[in-house]
Parts: sequence; C-alpha cells; structure tokens
Amino acid sequence: MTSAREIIFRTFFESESHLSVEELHERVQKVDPSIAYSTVWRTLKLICDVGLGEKKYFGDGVVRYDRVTSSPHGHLVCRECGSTEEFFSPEINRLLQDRADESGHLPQEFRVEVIGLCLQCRQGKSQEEPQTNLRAESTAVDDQVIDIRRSARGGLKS
Amino acid sequence: MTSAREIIFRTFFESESHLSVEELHERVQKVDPSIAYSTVWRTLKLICDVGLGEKKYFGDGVVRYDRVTSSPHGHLVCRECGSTEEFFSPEINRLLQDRADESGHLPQEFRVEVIGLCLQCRQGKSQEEPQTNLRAESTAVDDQVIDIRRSARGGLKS
DNA sequence: TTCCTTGCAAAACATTTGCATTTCT
DNA sequence: AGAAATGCAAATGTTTTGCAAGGAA
Repeated sequence: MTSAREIIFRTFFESESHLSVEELHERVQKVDPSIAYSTVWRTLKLICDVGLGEKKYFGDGVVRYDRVTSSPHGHLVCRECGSTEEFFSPEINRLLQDRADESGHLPQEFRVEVIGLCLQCRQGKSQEEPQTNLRAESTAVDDQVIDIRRSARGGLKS
Repeated sequence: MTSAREIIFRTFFESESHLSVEELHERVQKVDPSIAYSTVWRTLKLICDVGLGEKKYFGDGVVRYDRVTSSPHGHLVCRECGSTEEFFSPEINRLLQDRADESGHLPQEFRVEVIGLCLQCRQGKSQEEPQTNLRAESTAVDDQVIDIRRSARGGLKS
C-alpha cells in the first residue's frame, strides 16, 4: 500500500459515485498533483477487481465507476446536465432476479438506468423535446395498458 | 435512397438486435464488399436519429444498436459468451416510470440489463465464479428480505 | 535486495469527421 | 447540374499497456 493508493482509495470512497477516471484524477491531484492518470486508472481497476467498485456506462462515451454499495440501485440520468440520482427498488430487483431464474441465468450485476431529463432541465426546454418518438413507439403497448398515466405516458424504450 | 443504404437497412432490420457497427459492417459486406465501415456507421446513426433504432451499452466497450421494437424490454447478457436474451416486463417499466415521476424526471429511454452467466456458461465453469462478492455485498439487505431465494440469492449489484 | 507500484509516453481501440469523388434525382 | 451519399484516410477521445525508475517490505 503506497501513499498514492491511499489517496486514490480515500478520494474514491469519499466522493459521490459515478466518477470517470478523469474526474477522480482531478480530485486526486488536488491532494497530490504528482499522481498520474494511469495510476488512478489502475487503482480503479484494482478496486473493481476486488469487488469494491464497478464500471458504469451511462452512454456518454465515458466509463464511470460506482462504489459497490450494500444494496443494488438504479439511476435517473439527465441527458442535458449529466446529473444522476440514485434510487433503490427491491421490487425491480426481485423482478429481475425472477426473470433471470427463469432462463437459468446467473446474475452478477444489474444495470437499471432511466435516461431522460431531470426536473430542472425539463423546465428549461419545455416543448421541443423529442418526446414524440417515445409516444409513437408505445402505441403497440397501449392495448394492454390499464393505467394510462403510468404505463403509456412518455412511452418507454429499451 | 441508395443501394448501400438499402442493403444496410435491410441487413439491420433482418438481423437479431444488439449488433455493433463492426458486426453489421461484416454482414453488409457479405452482400456488397464495397460498402465502407463509415457508411454503415452513418446509416446506423441515421436510423437512430429517425427513431427506428437506438444505442445500447452492455459494458464491453462497444456500442451496439437495437432496432426499436414496439415495446420496451430488458436484456440478459452473458459475460462469458456474449449472448443476449431479451425480455419484456411491463411491471418493471411501470415501476421505473413511477420512480421517474417521483423526481419529476422525464424518461426518454430505459436501460435494464442483467449481466452475468447464461445457463450454458454456468454449467461450463461451475464453482469458481466470483459469486462470493455478490453474496457478501447483499448482506446488508438481508434484514429486509422476506423471500431469501428471490431477493438475496446471488446478491444484486447496481 | 526483491517485488510491487508509479509516471510517462505510446499503443490500442472504437467512434467521428473532412473531403474529394461517386451516385442519385 | 445540384444535392446528397459514399469511401478513404485521418482526427478524436478514451481506455490500456510497456517499460524504466522509484518506493515498500
């Protein structure tokens, strides 16, 4: 265990989650500017290898790292400002586990992400959003939907 | 509409989903070897722009493209062999929509992925799998778990 | 001393883009 | 002809790795 590692570990675990290598590197450098990007990257890899962290791909072309928390959770990600909010849903986890069981699949990791616009960004740009696609795609589902508000509103992808 | 586009469109929509640009390019080249990778890439982008396809990130560093189906779905992805199985769950969609509503988030896309080992690959390499991590991490959740088999088994990440 | 960790620089890779040329309409 | 699409090659932007130097045990 070297000082570089200690600083990286500490910074990683004391930060909110979803940091990219670059973001973590920036923070680490505020403590010790001599620590290289590659060291941060390798330490992050180490953290994941031992199971204390895991990679996340929110789809913006950058790999992010989450600390592994005591319980699985999903994310609400904002396309506009990049903010993320975590949420915990035992129901979803159970449903996913059930579905995996059904296929004999052994789940090692769940990824549950809702990508869209956060409240703040919604208000900024109200109508012009490409919500049209979503509505159009959900048409086929409408028939089997009972609670329109919940299942059809916004239409769901993926 | 050019012949290249027609071939790419046709190949894309006639294939199973989750193809990477490279995979689609390979298939397209079997029909017309003169079609370039960049054309495939640009056409895929076009398909997504008009709402007939969407990007998927399974976390292996490659962007994949799904055709947009009539209803949102999730994936069971195998780390080992890369196979993917789609599944449809209105319950999960509803739960996600509800959760987004709660935060005033406007969902534009859902990503629900279960990464792990498929039945075939499980059987191949039975005990040595890093299932330990998962179990360990789920400890904190155990208290609130009623149905051990469902919620705790395997432990859930993310 | 011996092994592991760092920094630096460069290699790998996948994704995008610029531009001259070709193909549609 | 004029606009749009294509191929090729190169630019981007990240993630990874090789290797010599530095630090821990």
